[in-house]
Amino acid sequence: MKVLSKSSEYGLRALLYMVTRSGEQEYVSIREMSEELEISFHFLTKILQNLTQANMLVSYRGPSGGVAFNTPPEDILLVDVVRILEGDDFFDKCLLGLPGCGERSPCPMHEFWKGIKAALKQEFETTSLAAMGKSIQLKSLRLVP
Amino acid sequence: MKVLSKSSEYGLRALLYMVTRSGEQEYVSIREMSEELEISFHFLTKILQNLTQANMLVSYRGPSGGVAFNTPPEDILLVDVVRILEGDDFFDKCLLGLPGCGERSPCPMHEFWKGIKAALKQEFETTSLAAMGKSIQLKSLRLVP
DNA sequence: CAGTTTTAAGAGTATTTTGTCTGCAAAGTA
DNA sequence: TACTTTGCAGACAAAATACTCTTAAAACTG
Ligand code: SF4
Ligand code: SF4
Repeated sequence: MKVLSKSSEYGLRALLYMVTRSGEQEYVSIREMSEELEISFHFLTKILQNLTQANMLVSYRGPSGGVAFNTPPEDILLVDVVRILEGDDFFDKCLLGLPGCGERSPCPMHEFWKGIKAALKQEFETTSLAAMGKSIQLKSLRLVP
Repeated sequence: MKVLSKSSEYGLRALLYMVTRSGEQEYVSIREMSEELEISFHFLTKILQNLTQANMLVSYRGPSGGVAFNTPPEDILLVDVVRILEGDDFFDKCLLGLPGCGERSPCPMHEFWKGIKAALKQEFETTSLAAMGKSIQLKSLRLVP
């Protein structure tokens, strides 16, 4: 049951890492994140480049460079992240993989699957990175293997 | 958001097809299914072989051969199918892909994700192939693109 | 300016998933 | 028995995903 691609998993973990350490609004080094989170540096770089090109992050080169949030993490919802990294149709997928699905001639799973998708979407649309970051700090939840 | 692999999608569609046409307990030809459901014949063959080796189906060769249910579809739950085709740890996967997850040191998503997983598991554990097949016949739901 | 640090960009590789092909074995038909 | 129909098995190939490497460009340091 793979819901998120590795890109999304890594991207989310990196963003949450940024939230927890952004007392200052400094740029966070990609190298540092890749080491702390045990993610391949080059792969993480590419993922964060996607987020930068989508204007979720801004980047800065040279010593003490890195990436930073373009908008405050209070305003970034999980759905925004997965929409960028997984595509706009992330929540439109079907359990049985039938194309052109819909209410008119739904497959047997439809009623149940609709509910699950709605719950997932609802959660992603109402949870901000900042809220998750706060949860991390409060309960000392983990982000690293 | 890919929950099921193609193998599971195809396997489930084939099994549901078998349910809907098993007024008689005849063997259903794999070739026929692959054509009706528009699934690659060889690929579907391999998937059904997995189900046969797991004793969910029995097969018979030669003219008018094919596959049939080993136990009545009333007794086959969706969870049985995905456990065979996706592995036993299907419902143990984690949203952020962190290994060794658990209640003791959960990641930020844990509380929410636990609920979604439970709902999905619950549904898969209580829905039989026969029940879904009945739903297909009653509401003339579709199984084919 | 020369040299270092860091992200950007894109080509290249590895692994997994998905799908194809070929030959064989079992069962039926004549 | 010879021949056809079907599933079985495993090698093979294509596509998608995941990851790596190299070169460049921007920013800083002295
Ligand atoms: S009817 Fe529902 S479950 Fe079936 S393919 Fe469409 S969206 Fe998916
Ligand atoms: S704590 Fe929960 S969400 Fe996090 S890795 Fe473990 S099971 Fe997954």
